[in-house]
Amino acid sequence: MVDGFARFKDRSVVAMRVNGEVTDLATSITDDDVVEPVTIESPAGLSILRHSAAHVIAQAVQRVNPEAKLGIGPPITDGFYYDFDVVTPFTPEDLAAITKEAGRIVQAGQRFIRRVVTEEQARAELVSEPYKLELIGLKGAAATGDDNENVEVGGGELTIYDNVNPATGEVVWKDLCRGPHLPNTRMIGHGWALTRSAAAYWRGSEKNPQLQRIYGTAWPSKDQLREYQLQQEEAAKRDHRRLGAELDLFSFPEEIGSGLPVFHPRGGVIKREMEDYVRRRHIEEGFEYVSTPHVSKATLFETSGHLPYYADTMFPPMRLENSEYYLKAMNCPMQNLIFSSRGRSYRELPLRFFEFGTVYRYEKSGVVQGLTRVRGLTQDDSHSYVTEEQAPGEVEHLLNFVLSLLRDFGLEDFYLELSTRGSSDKFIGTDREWDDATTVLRRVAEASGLELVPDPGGAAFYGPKISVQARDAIGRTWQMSTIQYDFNQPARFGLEYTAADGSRQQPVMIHSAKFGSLERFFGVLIEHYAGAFPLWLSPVQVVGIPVAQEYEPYLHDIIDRLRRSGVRAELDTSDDRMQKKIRTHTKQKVPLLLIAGENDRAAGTVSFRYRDGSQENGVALANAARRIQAAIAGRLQVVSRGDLPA
RNA sequence: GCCGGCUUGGCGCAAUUGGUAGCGCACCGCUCUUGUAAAGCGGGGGUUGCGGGUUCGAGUCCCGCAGUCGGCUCCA
Repeated sequence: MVDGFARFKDRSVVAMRVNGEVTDLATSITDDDVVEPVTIESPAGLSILRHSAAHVIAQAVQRVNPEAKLGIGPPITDGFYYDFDVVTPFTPEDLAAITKEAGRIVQAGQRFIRRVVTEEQARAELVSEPYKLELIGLKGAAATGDDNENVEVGGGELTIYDNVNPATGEVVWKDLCRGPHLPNTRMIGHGWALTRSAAAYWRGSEKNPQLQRIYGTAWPSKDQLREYQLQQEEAAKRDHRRLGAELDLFSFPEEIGSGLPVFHPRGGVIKREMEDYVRRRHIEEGFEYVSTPHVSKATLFETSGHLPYYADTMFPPMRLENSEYYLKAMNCPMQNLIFSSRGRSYRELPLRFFEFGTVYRYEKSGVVQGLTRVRGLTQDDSHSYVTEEQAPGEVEHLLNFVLSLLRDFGLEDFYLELSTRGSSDKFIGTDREWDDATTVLRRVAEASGLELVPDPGGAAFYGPKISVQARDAIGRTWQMSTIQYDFNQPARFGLEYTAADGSRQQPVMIHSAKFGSLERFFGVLIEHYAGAFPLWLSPVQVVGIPVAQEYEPYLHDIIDRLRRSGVRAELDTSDDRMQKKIRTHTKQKVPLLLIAGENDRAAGTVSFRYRDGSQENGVALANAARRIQAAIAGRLQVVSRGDLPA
């Protein structure tokens, strides 16, 4: 009998897979076992590292505050957390003290020792840990806990991990835990840090008490930690809320209300370019542009079925003239009324309506965030009315359209999510309808060749959906477009068309939002481009900078010519010096600076300065204008010399 | 909605144990300004988010509200 320490001499091996199961290196193995190493750099190894770091933090917390009761402490993406029941929430000073204490524990090189216990033993040892006792109780009951809880009590048996002082053999701390763990705490090294603290509901339910959660990050090396921290800083620099203020794009006036943005002229330019382009593409794809009001009588949303489910996320109703009116939280009921405004023939199908519909949703005060979670938003919302036979083709058409549109805005990397019916009773319709609709969506999603992630229970109440998730320039994913298959609303609204045989048939309705919300997509684009938009979206595309005042008239001519051809071009006639003007407009991320002095005037040329500081001197005027216009029309990103085709 | 942090001129920040608000950028004015990221001088601008309280005295302490940030819950 040997163990993993004997089998693997490589110190980057922190655990092993025995017959497929990840275990501690201390586990005994036989020649019959299939044993593979788990290195600290592997996904499983990183999880073990992070989970072990969580244990160290918990131990440190209880050293600093022996009254703290333990919740759970699982690994998460890039790090870990641990929940504690403490009388007063953690302060920054507390976190500093905990960090210091945890550093000592890491340095001490405590060993993690696994020990199988009976339920009685576990209850006796953890008598002062009420949350752990609750988890032990749950283990007896049906396994309903989520994955994070399984970190504590998953698997076939109850185990406790002892942290042992390697010098004395004394058990200094212990925790109910499934494991596995690093061989010792020293392997956590210098690649960890606490990142923040926040409250979290016990077992994720707002009916339960709130615990105080400490988040941390942990990496195999100090360099990887630093790299992670730099990446976080980069993300912070791209934050659309910050860039929105710096670039004068939008604001959230307190006087209007939380989550209700106003777009300034520069943000307005971008929003209008987005809308114009998206409207044009929809029309090219066979959609008809429609428009619907912002409020309606309550009965409309009773008909659609929304009200019973979503009344608490709609703004409260206004009562007037014996009717209740709601601000709309969705557009589909109104578009249905356009469909049913007259008799429809099968010859008209697929019938596709599209609008920029502004909807209002009463998001809870704690969730409103920048442009990504607002209370008033504009959906690029479309509804296709089709026969059942046409539905697969229409879904495919919509998916291809959505993807091509996102690509036009510079997003290239996608995966799909298929949200299906869950077990709750909020989902209306028969099993067969759900199965049929889900099958249609799944087939199209699979045929796309994109990665497909299941999302059980994530569907809207009226039908399943495909959502498109896009990765941005720094690898974060955002939910963008949705395509929803709806067999319920056509029935509720009594929609029908006359078929070829003269019979009345019910159409299938397919909801689709390409950007989800224009506001959110705007926010995503800001972060994706870090505020340096492609030429066609840039609020100011060209700024003319004279080397000295004398050259203003010369530059004015070309700027004026560009302007007349539709280019957003300005001439900087302020009394700043040239260098200052370059700085000002570079910080505003203007893609093209046109500079001219005596040399250029004498030669009838201008000089380009690009966003990255590179230059291109002596460009003939006619050439400059032609190239700029072509780059705008081609929706090119222009950052450096060479990005603007000759 | 819940927990915690934060809120000082347009923006970013400062103000010793509570002693009566400053700085940089931006803005305005004047002078200057010929080649690729900040010319010089001067000026205006804040009842310190709002309401209440403690105090001789509150930007600093207490309470409530709003906004915002980080999470949790939620997200048609």
